[in-house]
Amino acid sequence: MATSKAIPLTKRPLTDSSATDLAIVFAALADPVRLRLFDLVRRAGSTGVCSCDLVEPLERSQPTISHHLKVLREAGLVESRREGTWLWYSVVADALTNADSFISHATK
Amino acid sequence: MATSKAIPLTKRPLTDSSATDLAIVFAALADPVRLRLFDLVRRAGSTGVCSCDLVEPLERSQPTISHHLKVLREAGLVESRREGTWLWYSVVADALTNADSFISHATK
DNA sequence: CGAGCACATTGATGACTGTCAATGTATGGT
DNA sequence: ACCATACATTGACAGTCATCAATGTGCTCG
Repeated sequence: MATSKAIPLTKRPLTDSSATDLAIVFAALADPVRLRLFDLVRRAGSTGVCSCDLVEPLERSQPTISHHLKVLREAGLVESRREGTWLWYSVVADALTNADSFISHATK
Repeated sequence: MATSKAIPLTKRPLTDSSATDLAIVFAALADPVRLRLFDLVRRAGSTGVCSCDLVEPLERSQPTISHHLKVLREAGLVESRREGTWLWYSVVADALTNADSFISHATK
């Protein structure tokens, strides 16, 4: 079980360290292709989606899609599971918890 | 009154155009300095905060802070109001609405 | 007008990013 | 063993970014 990285936004201003963690998540979402990628993966639910089915709808080369999936994976937003030759991607459950609390705090 | 740019996330996958709009907001949040900047401005409420008070706590030069505030402004996240020699920054009310609905959709 | 303060702009630099063609790796079927 | 398929990695290139020193602009008050 990983140590909690929950970011307390209530009392104190954002620390540099918390801001750096958050920025990694937002940076992962700061590209149109990755946003659509994440959206497609999310829509696939717990079953996930084969990455071979993500190349065509996004009109990018296979290495480019592979690169973006790696960024999303390293930001902790998606995870992959092997199924023979294929890789199935699905969203990580609590990936956006910190981002959500930061943003909804601003939305009130 | 500006045209609604609300992004429908319920039925269809993200369009390229919606994703591009969203990515601009997330890109503005994809830097630790800007996150802390936005956080400080948000904490100042409707009164806002003088940008002269944002340089020291973030330990960056004045041009750098000015640059980041410009990025936040152009992304529609904050706005500024003159008060003599000073500029007072405050958050734009519905700035994060689309980002919020995208993220909380993922968080469910 | 002239000095001083708040903030913006410019220019430069090193680092990072999105993209693809080419190539590499792993898995499965024949 | 061989080949085809799915995916990753490498290398290259053009573009963008964060940062600061130097300079410019606009405001206020004597």
